[in-house]
Amino acid sequence: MSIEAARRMRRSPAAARENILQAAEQLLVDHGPQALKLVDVAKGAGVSHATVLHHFGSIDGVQTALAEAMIRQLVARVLEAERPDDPHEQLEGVGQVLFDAFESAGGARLAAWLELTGETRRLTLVRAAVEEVISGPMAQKGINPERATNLILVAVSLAMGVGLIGRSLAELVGRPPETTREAALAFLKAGLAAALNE
Amino acid sequence: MSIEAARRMRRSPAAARENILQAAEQLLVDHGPQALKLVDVAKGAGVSHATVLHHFGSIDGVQTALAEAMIRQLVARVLEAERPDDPHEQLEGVGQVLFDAFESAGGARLAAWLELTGETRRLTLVRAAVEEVISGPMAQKGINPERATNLILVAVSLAMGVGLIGRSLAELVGRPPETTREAALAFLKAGLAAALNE
DNA sequence: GCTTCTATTGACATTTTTGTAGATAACTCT
DNA sequence: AGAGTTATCTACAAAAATGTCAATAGAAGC
Repeated sequence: MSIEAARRMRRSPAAARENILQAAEQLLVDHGPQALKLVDVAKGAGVSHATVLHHFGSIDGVQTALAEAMIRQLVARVLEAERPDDPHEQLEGVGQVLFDAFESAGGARLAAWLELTGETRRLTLVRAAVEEVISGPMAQKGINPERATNLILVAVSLAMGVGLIGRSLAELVGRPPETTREAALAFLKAGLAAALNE
Repeated sequence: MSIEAARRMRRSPAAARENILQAAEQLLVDHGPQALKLVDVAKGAGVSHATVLHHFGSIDGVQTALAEAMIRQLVARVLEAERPDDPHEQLEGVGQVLFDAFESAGGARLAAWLELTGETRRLTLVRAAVEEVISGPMAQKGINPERATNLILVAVSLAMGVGLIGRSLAELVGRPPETTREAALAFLKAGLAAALNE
């Protein structure tokens, strides 16, 4: 019998955690928070569930770490893309970036999960990001902080909603899934332009 | 010892189901889908968990019934309020109603839950509602179906986002919780007006 | 009052999920 | 090569969650 037991792999602690978190994220995005079971995460990561516990202590530890990692990703993705200086391009860009962030990689699902679980405390990262945008790009254009904040609140909420239910909503009414996103993007762009030209 | 065992209460099947579903909804709204445990639902309803099973067959049965009931509520609430004939009032109203529906009674949480669980199939009710609005109030104002659909998609998505994370988002950046809702309402109103006057 | 029906329950049984412990093996350093 | 460190595993144990069943007790009809 040449059934050769796959040689056991030993990763660095960081790599092991990373691998496990990726599996967990996959599960969260694909099947929702309910699917975040110890054994399933382990199976997805290709390790035993004891290994998961070794690295995260408990299933809660996994969830906490996952939330933190995803938030970090999300914020980083948004901030990174806050580059262009041409106002028009930027206007276009801010929507794109926001929508991308919340749609791809399950950003909206992350947020929904956090909200549903009531774990909205450790979002200091998000707060910092918002303040960075307000005092950075938007201040440059002479928008007062209050109005800037409002615009951001609306834009983020919209991105959230679109990212979470946009696709299925469109399909529900018999349109291609990207319809919502495109419509929202146009709507947001128009609204922002109007608000800025006042 | 005058500890008198509380007299066992016997409800009609309908009342019993209703009572249990209310407890379940409370749990869902307060602590998220993860908290929808058989025993907790039973405790909230003041009955034994065997009773819950008797009425719903399984925990899945509870979840399914709850989802259906909440969707029914949500759709009814939105459609009911689609009354006023004055365009302006209606414009104001559609936003109000939508936002209310998604914010109060955990409408947004319901939607998020459904989406996260991938149970977006049994939303035929929603589809019907959308079509009713498109062919009713919006057609009266001479908006073509395609554009009407787009507007609805955006409005619903926004309401969803605001209902789900609006409050905590505002608090996160140090504003009163209603800030997001108000800003979004204004934004939506302006956007709709612009779209209609084109 | 008596019977019938069934909502309700406590006690038990099963399955699922999480956590523990000791042994093993992969990698690093000397 | 040899030793030490620890990531990983298997096997077991505990806890949590779901589900079953037979007995009880409200309510309605006779």
